[in-house]
Amino acid sequence: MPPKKATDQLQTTCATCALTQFCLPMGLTERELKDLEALVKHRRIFSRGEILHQPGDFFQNFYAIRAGAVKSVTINTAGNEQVFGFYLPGEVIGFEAISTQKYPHSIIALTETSICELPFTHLMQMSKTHSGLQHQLLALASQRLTIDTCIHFTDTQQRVIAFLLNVSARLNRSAGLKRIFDLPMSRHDIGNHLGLAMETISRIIHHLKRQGLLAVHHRSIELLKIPALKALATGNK
Amino acid sequence: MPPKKATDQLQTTCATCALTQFCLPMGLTERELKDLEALVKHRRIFSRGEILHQPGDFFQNFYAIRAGAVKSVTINTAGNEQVFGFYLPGEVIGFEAISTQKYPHSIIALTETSICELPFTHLMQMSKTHSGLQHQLLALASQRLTIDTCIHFTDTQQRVIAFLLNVSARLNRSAGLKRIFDLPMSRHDIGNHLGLAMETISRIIHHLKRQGLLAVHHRSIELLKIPALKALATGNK
DNA sequence: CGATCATTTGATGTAATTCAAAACTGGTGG
DNA sequence: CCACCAGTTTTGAATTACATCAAATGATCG
Repeated sequence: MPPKKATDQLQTTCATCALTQFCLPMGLTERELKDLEALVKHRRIFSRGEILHQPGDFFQNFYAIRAGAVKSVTINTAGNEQVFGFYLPGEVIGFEAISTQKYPHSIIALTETSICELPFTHLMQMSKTHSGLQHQLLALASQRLTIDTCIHFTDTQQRVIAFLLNVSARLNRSAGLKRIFDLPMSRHDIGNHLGLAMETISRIIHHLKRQGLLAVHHRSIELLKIPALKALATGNK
Repeated sequence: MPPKKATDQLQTTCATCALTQFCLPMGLTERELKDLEALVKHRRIFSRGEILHQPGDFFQNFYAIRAGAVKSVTINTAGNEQVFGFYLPGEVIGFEAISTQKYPHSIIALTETSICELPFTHLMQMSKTHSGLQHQLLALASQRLTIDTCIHFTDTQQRVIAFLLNVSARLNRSAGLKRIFDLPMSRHDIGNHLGLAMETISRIIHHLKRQGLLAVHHRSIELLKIPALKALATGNK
């Protein structure tokens, strides 16, 4: 199967972008939704490895991911990369930058990625009159605060399983876990994000495969025994 | 020196609570600030070990920490505790709960802790007319998203140093690092939060002490060589 | 189709966990 | 006020699990 291009997947997402999609259930009127869509500045496509912005860049826009995936990273003075997190379709980049007015991380495309640019000041202006939008912005920031629970697990295997389940859930949003999916990031990125060596990720996934809990072929994952995986992730050995 | 009680420290904080304090620089008028102060529902004191709320409790209030400290935890089915984070004076609990309408974690007082309850619906209502408040709520959520960078370090020592510097900075807010301070949490909590064993925390801190980088007596810390500590935390060995 | 990058797999060393016990705290009541 | 007790922290020794190094295999892309 050839790799899907971002443009192929757009049909399955909303007409404009993730933000308007998520504003839909917030009870915006037709008119309000049209206002929001009119606010979208650019729709852009980034290729694998391209940089959306750098740390220190002045914060002007949210980036709503329509298709693809990016990683959020910093590079310290010793040249070591730090993977802070990932953004998947439907997720919005930029909340970390509000308090300082500057983006704190580099955002780098992991695959071909399609995004919408949403000017922050316009959104704030608009949310004065559209109270649903005001709540929605806080709700999206709120989601982001609880999205990354796998980090906090002490046990290594738990962390990896929780990460896989996390990505699976985020790729399916409303509808529970996605059983079959492709990991958009490398083992290296996963390891860096979870504080583990790339090889350890590889070995743990292999171990889960041998136990028959999941099928895996490089970056494609099929969750076979979801209840068992959930049990392991929550610490029931 | 006897341990300070929460009530002793209140004089050094704002007249009402952390939220109004942080709204001050946002350009609220006298009138707006009075409205905000009127909105504060309760001021309460919790003793060490008391629970502010449990996971699943219906989200109604933000809790602004005036003095003291709390930890944010969950307990999984196997009975293992997970420390997600800490809230120090000036920080506001509740943003994680906006999207689901329920608090995701237990909040437990680590020392005697004084808080303000701020009803969420009232804040939202008020921010319709006070745009500074609207921005301030997003800015506080934004801060929270970037507050916990120490988690992401791969190297163990880096994680511990970054944690200490993080707490030091948060205890001093605007004015850089606090050189002398007390850790409000146990070694056990630090270890759990950083994904390390309690003994490892103890040993690493001891090691830093022997190197003359800091002075430590149980929970009291004095940072002696801040530039060196910063360099170690950012990966320059 | 060959070059490059990503992943897997194996062998080895080391660093962190675990288990255990001692030292130190803070709090309580005699 | 001092002695005792529970909880916390420190320290030590042994084990285990993870990182590291290295090489081979497998994808991907020009």
